Order: sequence, then C-alpha cells, then structure tokens
Amino acid sequence: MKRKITLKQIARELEVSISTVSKALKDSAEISEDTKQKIKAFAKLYHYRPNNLAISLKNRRTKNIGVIIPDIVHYFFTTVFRGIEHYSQEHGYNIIACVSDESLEKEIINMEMLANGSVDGFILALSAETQKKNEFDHLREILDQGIPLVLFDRVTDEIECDKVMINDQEAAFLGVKKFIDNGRKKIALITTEDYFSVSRDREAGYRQALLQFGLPLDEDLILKLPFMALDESAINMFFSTQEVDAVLCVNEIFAIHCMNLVQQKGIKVPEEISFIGFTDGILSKYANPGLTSIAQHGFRMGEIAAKMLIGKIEDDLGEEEEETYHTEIIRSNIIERGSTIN
Amino acid sequence: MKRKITLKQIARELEVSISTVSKALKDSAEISEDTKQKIKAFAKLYHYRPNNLAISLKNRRTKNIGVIIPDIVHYFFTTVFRGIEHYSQEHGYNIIACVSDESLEKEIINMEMLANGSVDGFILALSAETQKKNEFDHLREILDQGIPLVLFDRVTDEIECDKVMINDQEAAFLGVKKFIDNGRKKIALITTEDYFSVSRDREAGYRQALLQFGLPLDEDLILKLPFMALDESAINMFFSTQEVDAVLCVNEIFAIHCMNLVQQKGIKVPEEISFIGFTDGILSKYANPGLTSIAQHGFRMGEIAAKMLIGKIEDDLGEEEEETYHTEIIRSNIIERGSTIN
DNA sequence: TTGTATGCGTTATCAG
DNA sequence: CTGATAACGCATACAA
Repeated sequence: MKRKITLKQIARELEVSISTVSKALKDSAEISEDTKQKIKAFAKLYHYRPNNLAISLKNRRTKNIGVIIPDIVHYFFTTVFRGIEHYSQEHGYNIIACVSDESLEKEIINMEMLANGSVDGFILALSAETQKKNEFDHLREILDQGIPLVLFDRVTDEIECDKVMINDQEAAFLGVKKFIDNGRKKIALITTEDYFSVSRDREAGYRQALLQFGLPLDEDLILKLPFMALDESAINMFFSTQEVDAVLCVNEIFAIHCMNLVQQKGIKVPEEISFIGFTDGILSKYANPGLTSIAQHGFRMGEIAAKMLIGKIEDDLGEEEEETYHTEIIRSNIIERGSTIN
Repeated sequence: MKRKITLKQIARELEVSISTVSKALKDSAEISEDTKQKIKAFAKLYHYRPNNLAISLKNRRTKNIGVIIPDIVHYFFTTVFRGIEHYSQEHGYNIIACVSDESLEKEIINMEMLANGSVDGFILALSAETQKKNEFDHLREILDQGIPLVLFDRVTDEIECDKVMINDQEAAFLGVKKFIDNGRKKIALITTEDYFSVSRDREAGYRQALLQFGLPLDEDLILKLPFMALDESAINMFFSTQEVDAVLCVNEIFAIHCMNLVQQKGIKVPEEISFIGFTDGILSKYANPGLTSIAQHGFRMGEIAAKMLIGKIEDDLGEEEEETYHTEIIRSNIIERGSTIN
C-alpha cells in the first residue's frame, strides 16, 4: 500500500525545489527542457496526480456540484439527474448527490453540509415539505453567500434564481385538448394536494382547457390524492361515483395505478376511458395498453440546469456584473400510446 | 454577497490568535470561559462554519464516498444507491455519484478523477464493458493506493476486496423450482450474453434446478439477448418456435417485455405461460398481471455496502492490521404476483 | 490561558 | 532557469 506521491516527495527525490517540480509538470517555459524531462519521467513513473483537495482549497473552486433531489427512485428525477451528470462530466465537474426524501429538514441539512466549501453550486428540486411549508430561508442563505443555485421542476416564485421547467399549464391544456379532440366530454383530473407548484399549474391548464372549449367544470371530477401513499379506496370510490370518459393524471404512477384499477372493474381502456399521464417514464412505456404521456424531457432539463449552473459558476470568476436570472422553459410534448385513441 | 467567514477573520476582529478561536469553538478546556463565550457568540452571529476542504486536507479524510454505477435509470441500481445514500448520510458521509454508462473508459475516468483526494473509498458495480473485457487494472490500482473498495452485484473473482451480492445461482434455482412445483415442464431462460457475472450465476442455477429435478435440458430453451437494445424480433421468433410454459428472465425489463409480446399473441399469462423476473422493481409491481419477481433487496445491499466501506475507511485509521475481505450475501426471496400460479 | 509555529498539497509571486 | 515564501483555512504540538 503506497500512499499517493506528492510534489514534495518528488522534489526531495530529485533534489530540486517543490516549485520547480510544480512548474515542470505544468510544462512551464521557465524550466529547462532537461529538468522538465527528468521530472516528468519521474512523476509518470510514480503516477503522480495532483491532490484535488489542495487545488480546490487554493482555487476556492471545487469543481463539484451539489444536486439535491426529493427522491431518486422516481423516473423523472433520475432522468434529470442523468442529464446533469452527463453535462457536468463533460465539463469536468463532479456531482455530489443528496436525496432530501421530500423532507425540508434533510434538504436543509444537505445544503448546509455542502455549502461549506464542498461544492461550487447547487441544482435542486424542492421537497414536498419545503413546498408545503413555504420555507426558503436555506435557499436565500446560500444565495446570499454568493453560491449559485438552479431550481428545476419544483420551483417557487419566492426565490430569485435560475430555473428550468416545462410549461406545466400549457402541457396540461394540451392533454385535455387531445381528449376533447377525441370527443371526450367528462374529463377528470387526478392530482396531488395543492402545495406542489407543478400540480397547481397543471390544474390551471386543465381548467383553462375546459373553459376555453366550453365544457362544464365539475369540481367533483377533480380528485386530489395524498402524495406519498397511494389511496386505492379513494380511487375506487371515485370511479364508482363519477362518470368519466377521460382522465388526466399529474404523474405516471397515479395514471398507471388508476388504469389498472379501472381495468380490473372491466372497463375498457381506451374505449370507455382514456388516460394521459405526466412523466413519460418506463411505466408508461411498458403499461398495457401503453400510457399516452406528456414527456418532460428530463435529460434535457438536467443538461440545461447543469449548463446554467456551470455558466454562473464560471462567470462569477469574471467581473462582478449585475446578477441576472433566467427561467428556461423546456418544450414538452405528448407521446401517444394505446391509452388514448388516435 | 458576503463571503464565508474564516477563523482568521474572527481572530482579527476579536484581536486574538487563530488558534485561540479554533480552540474556543471546539470548547477546549484550555480557553477561559470568558473568551470562549465571546468567540462563540461572534462566530454564531456571523454563521461561522469550518471549511470542509481545509479540514479534509488536514485530516486526509474527505468524508466523501465515490459511487460508480453503470446506469442510474435502472431501478435496481437506483435502489442500491438509495441504500448507500441513506447509510452514508447517517454516518456523516457524502456521496459523489458517477455513472459509467456501461463503459470501461468512463469507469476508469471517473475513478481516476475521484481517486486523487476527492473520496475516501469507492462503491462500484462493474460496467458491462468492464466485465466483457475483463480489465480490472484500475481497480487494482486504487486498491494498491490503499483506497478501500466495495463491489456490489456485478462483481469479479479477480479482485480481492469486499463484496455484496445476492446468491444469484440459488435465487435462479428457487425460481425454477417454483415453476416445477407448479407443474411446469418446459421452462425457458431468457438472459443476457455471458459476460455478466450475475447472468452466468443465474444460468448455473437454472441448469442446476433442471438437473436436480430431472427435467431435460434443452439448450434451445435458453435465449440470450443483447444487453443494451431490446431485440423484439428475436423474442417473437423464440416464442413462435419454442414451446414453453414458463420463463425465467434475468431482469425485469426482459420479463415485462416478453410478457407483453406473448400476451399480444393471445397467449394467457399465467395460465399458458408463467413468468418470473429478477429485480423486484416498479415495473413488476405495476405490470398486468403483476410479475412474480426475485427481490434483490437493493436498499439493504446499498446499506451494507456503505457499512462495509465506512468500516474499512475508519479502520484504516487504526492499526495497520492484516487486510481481510468479506463477501456479504444478501438473502433474496420471491415476491409472488399474478404472473405465476400460486 | 493564550499564542507561535508547523503542516496538509498546491500554486503564484518574486528574488536570485 | 531555479528556489524561497506566502497563501488557501484549519488543527495541534509546543512555547510562553
């Protein structure tokens, strides 16, 4: 077990100074070809690699990005993560990944842990609890410290920073429009409780579409399910009492679950009831019938988030210009499958 | 935008030395209550937090763990990741997450990137290419440098280090046994090409079960699919030419995909053909019918991997005892769903 | 009880 | 062309 070799050791072995070694390895013009060759050869032999920590300390830049997501098991977040990782990788940044588990406290702990020099910036989707409690002091604090932050998907208007998301309202609107175009009249919305920004926006799109196309708005056709635990009896109850011919769900799990329950009742999908879900994930693809889905293009979202963040990080090095924040809207589109009629 | 405050600044403001501040903040007995109070109050006011980098540099410990997985979109890896994250979090370690994308080169790049001081140890599942090419020099190298490594799921005998996995052979054996107990006679195996350790073991279990229960071994009943791109025509061809009444698949995707294709042909599952898959993931749960699955308990696997690694890391601080490596076998079990008959 | 000096591994500045 | 020195932020052995 050989410890990693350092400049100092090389210097001692070769009987030169540390700075000579340092410069030689950077191929500085100050050093003679001779010594450069000698030093480089030696360094290569011993697999010299500069210590990242020391460099980070010196540069005050870690080349690490903190990514905090509510849950890594959800396909959408995973996909965004992939996008972030991909872009960052290519630009020499590593990802420190944390899971907030939908908890405000864990979100805070993770941020504080990383904010003390471990990362150059954050990419984050708000946890459920954070959105519910509307508490953003931890975000303000890191912003105050001059650490860049990019919010994606689950965002808030209360914080000024870069953001990436889809146009949830429009996406929901288009989903409902598709139902209407297919002649559906009794269109239900199955969503979470209100505190999610995305759910609010999607509900707004749903309402807007009904309004615009002259369909009556029946509040009983909106089912709000608890977010964490799937409530089967509520779903069964809903479909027993309400007469619906189309259902827009704010996520894939809700959609697949409802579709399964409805089919178990012997109702035909898509003939009797059509389904559209958000998040074009693996479940949508392999469902039976396939679930028509609103693709959120998570990978792109991740790439863009990373790009925005790295841009900010590297800009901060330059002149201290006025901070300006952007909100990128990713275009979403509908992936048609068997759960709706073409 | 206020930069983070440092010991030095506190010392200057309070007109004491840096070490006094350092000690006071650690509540050292050397410092008088008075000055301690004063310094602590000041530090609190300015939200002093020690810089992680500096501490890491000093201690030669980062409290970071490098996790390299082939693909984060796969449910199993994600679940293991969750387990690692969970355990590490609780023990004060952060996760630097990298995706090798099934590529040896990316695996190497990622490891080298992190091995230079960014992490205290690695947890890794071998990429497809790494297994295919049987190249492990990069692993030997980091082991040589005294950096602990834990391999999970996709492991190799060629490297001596800690490992966590399930007993794939036994699990496959039990899957086939279940089919046989249900009276199935023509049991197929759908697997990947040979270079995956897990696939080899699962195939061994399959063969062992047939042998042991006196069923003929028909090589034509073993279908090897390319790993990356799903080959539908090969699957269709297989089910047209072979007469089977049960199928064991080495992963969830294969199983779901085959089940769908078979059902599209009008074949009834589980009446005519039963299915069992590996990886009890989200697809298995929401499939129609539900897919009977061999649970690999990824979360536990992750926790154990993290535990082993952190154990090694923190032991290394103690006496330089003989290195001893362990292989933990996680118990797997079958989750029964609609794709097999009870 | 407080402070000085040294080191963790680098890099940059400046002197020789 | 080469080397000494300081600095990044912190901790600690040793003086005072």
